[in-house]
Amino acid sequence: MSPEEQLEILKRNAVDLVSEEELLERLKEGRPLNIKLGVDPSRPDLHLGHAVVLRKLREFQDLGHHVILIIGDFTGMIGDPSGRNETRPMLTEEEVRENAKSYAEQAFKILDPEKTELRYNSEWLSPMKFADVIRLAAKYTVARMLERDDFNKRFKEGIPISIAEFLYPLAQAMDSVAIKADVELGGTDQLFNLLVGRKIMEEYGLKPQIVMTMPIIEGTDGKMKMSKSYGNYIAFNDTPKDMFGKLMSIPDNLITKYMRLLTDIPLEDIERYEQEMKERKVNPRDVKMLLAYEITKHFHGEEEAKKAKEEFINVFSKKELPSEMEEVEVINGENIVDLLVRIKAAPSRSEAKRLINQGGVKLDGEKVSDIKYAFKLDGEKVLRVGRRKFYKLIPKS
RNA sequence: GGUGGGGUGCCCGAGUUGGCCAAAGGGGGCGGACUGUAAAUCCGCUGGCAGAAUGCCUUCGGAGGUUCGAAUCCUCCCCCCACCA
Repeated sequence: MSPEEQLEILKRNAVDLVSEEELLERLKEGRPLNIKLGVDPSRPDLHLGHAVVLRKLREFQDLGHHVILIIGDFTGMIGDPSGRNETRPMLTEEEVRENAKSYAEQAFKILDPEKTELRYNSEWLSPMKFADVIRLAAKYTVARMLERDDFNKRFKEGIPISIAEFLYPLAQAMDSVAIKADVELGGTDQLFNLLVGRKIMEEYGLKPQIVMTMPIIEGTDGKMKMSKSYGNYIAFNDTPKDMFGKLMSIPDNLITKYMRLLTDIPLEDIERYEQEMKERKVNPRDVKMLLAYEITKHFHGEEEAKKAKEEFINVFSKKELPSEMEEVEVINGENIVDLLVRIKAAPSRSEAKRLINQGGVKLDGEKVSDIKYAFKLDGEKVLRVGRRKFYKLIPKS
């Protein structure tokens, strides 16, 4: 494929590309380029937010390029004071290896293992002496650091920023130096860090890497970016049922964005759906079903995706019971509140009572409205708690 | 090093003439109604325990103290921020 054609494919969906000319030039060299992605080993649960970037990497691979995943074990083992509230836990070497392995396993659901290399950044960061660090730090200024949006904001608002945090972008830049990255990818929130890499590479006499950022996708709540800490994520490892269900719970206005960034559905089709939804020719629910199906299929295969879809339609559209329910043994005479807490359908007795009072607890379709209700089962019954939790109750003799 | 301002429930954020504060408001979460779905919208709930009426227990950075009674006052300690040096 010609460099120009490659560029066309690669720049699709990208938000920033610094710079297009440089990328084209590099593609013209005709060699496999080193494509870098930094990986945080403290969060080995991959979710659809990661998938956006990984899919772009896959495109590079399919065009013959070489992907290098940098496991940030060095920074991980020190503990990352960055971000906001929670300090990330310090990891042992063992944990890091394990997490990295788990990360790779998940990432290979998208990436081609043959064209992927794993590197640990402790390899080059550990041997650095304090003097080396100071020399590195001398190459960047505080003013430039404060250009980073979140630093700037925190500085203005009086939220603490530790010196260590200034060092992290520099450490990340050293990764680029070490592997002589041609291109580094990241989410748009990484733009600043990636650009630091360019500058530092130049300082070390290398050609600056090309920087490409991908959109950040919103999580299932439709507001905040998808992230484990917001609890609005859809994980690679979610069960097909969960994955499908969570995808169905995204707000309608996110449907086509997800399609563009997370599926191979042709662009023309996506645009057509967009149009049809706008003209109300088609029910957004059905388009969303297609989306949920496509993504679930990618991660779990056709078979499972079909099952998940049927299950969803049964339970939520037809209001039937799910095919699989947790089974719970009940002794006759057990109080409903006790049971809810015992099976962890409610975190506390107060919460259980609240659920009952609000009409959220049903036994074989009948609302249970009495807190003092005691079971007297003569056979299996289905207990529904809220909208999503189902239990099969089995009388215990 | 000096001066001043802060640390509140899952998060943000009111509240400091001591009681009416389990603590306003928003977000999130949960439940209900409705629906085209676990979308949107509307209503309600949201520390724990106990319960049909406002009872008890544990919460407002930490440890003590004053008081019939403290998120609110005092002492010491920890942490953050700003300005000056």
